[in-house]
Amino acid sequence: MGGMLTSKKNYHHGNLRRQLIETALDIISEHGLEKVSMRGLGQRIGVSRTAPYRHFADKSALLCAIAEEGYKKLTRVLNNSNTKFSDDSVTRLMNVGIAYVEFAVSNSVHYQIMFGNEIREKNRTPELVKAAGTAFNELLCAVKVCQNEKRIKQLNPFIIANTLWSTTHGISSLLIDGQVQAVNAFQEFPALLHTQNGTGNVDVRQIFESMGEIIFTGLLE
Amino acid sequence: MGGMLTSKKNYHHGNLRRQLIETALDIISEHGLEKVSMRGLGQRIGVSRTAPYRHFADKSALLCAIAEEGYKKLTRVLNNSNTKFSDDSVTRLMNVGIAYVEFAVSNSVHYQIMFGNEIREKNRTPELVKAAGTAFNELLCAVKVCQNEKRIKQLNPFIIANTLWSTTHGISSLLIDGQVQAVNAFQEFPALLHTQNGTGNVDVRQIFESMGEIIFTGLLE
DNA sequence: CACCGAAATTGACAGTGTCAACATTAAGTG
DNA sequence: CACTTAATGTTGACACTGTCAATTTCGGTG
Repeated sequence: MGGMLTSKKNYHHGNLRRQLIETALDIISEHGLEKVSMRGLGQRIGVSRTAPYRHFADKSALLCAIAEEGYKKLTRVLNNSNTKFSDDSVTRLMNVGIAYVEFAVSNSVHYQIMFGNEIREKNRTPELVKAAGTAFNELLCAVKVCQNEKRIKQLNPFIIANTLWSTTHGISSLLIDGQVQAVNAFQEFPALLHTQNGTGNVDVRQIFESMGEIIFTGLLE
Repeated sequence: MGGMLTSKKNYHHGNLRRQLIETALDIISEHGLEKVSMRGLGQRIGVSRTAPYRHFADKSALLCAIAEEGYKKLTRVLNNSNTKFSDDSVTRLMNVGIAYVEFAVSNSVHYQIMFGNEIREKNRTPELVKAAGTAFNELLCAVKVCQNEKRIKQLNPFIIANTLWSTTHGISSLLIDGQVQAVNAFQEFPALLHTQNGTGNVDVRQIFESMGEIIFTGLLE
């Protein structure tokens, strides 16, 4: 009793950086990203308005840290689904895509920061750039393995990976729509999602299978 | 001489709404979206700080108006390339995709607002929602015509259209990267773009053709 | 114990969105 | 033409925000 954990009025917070990130995430999921402010964070945590600046150079750096965290988790998720569950390289590639979408949906707050345009290109921290590259590399590797086994076309693997990323990003935006305001500004799709199967729930499987069919076997009849 | 056009100190500006939109676009391409402010706009135009509020309920409404303008132009562009240049429905569908990307690249300032997440779902004006729906419908029609002619698979046309939209959006983000900070936060691709063909220029055609091949004939060998 | 550097604080400045109250004017009505 | 009215522009105010500079506090090291 009376140790660090229960002492209430330490001048030094001891864990502020961590709590800043988590409080920011809370505020985003409660009131939206636009309500996050450095001063507000300090106030809510019970620390002075400029204390956050001891841990993040500016607001952009805070968001970078959150995005970085997201990419690291995404890397783990993708790697996990790429190395387990199947010996077939094409199946693994599909699993990577599914894992990506699952990550986006169940980490929509992180996702919104990772792919929103609050963090400008120039402001990206080196750590963030590296973390994003590592995540992308996971997808790229899955593609290259398929190519080495001659299972998919021998096109530029970067372009293939980016095409796959674009569609998985698209479906992700679709599914999170309403939480994160989606990249997809068109309205027909969400409406479809909510009416198609008559239950009020999204028929995710149909979307998955249809998009997968297009990507793997082509749109042409 | 001395008419309306040369009078300098009219109390009524006469065309403020229009000039607000255009000045905002200027500021975005000069200094970035985050530098746009209601007060700053008034100041730069030479009008009081709150004058803009006579024309837009809030900042979000201004951005909605810009996005709406973008969708209307996009609709014209897509419709134009869907009704001309070919009698073959699949060719026309491809042309729509190409036109989309061309629009995105040559209207990157509008594009950034149309698909950025500054405008939150809840704040969308009805006019914007309608304009976005009309644009999407252009793509949807092109898909349905192909399906009626049994040229492409009979999957849910909404899902097909969205898959196509996702890839075109992906390639667009890629190409504008550096101007608009891209949805694609991964770094490998831009690097590739600048080195691949050895000239320092982007080999857009290779990307186009490869992505088209994947979409139309599938990824599988 | 004195000292140092990290962490936290207070004060300040310029900028923002937005509201309410007021001023000016173009436009339409008698 | 005079007179109302709605639209448009202005000024003042409030509560915020990011960010800096100068200052204080405190945990650990010599």
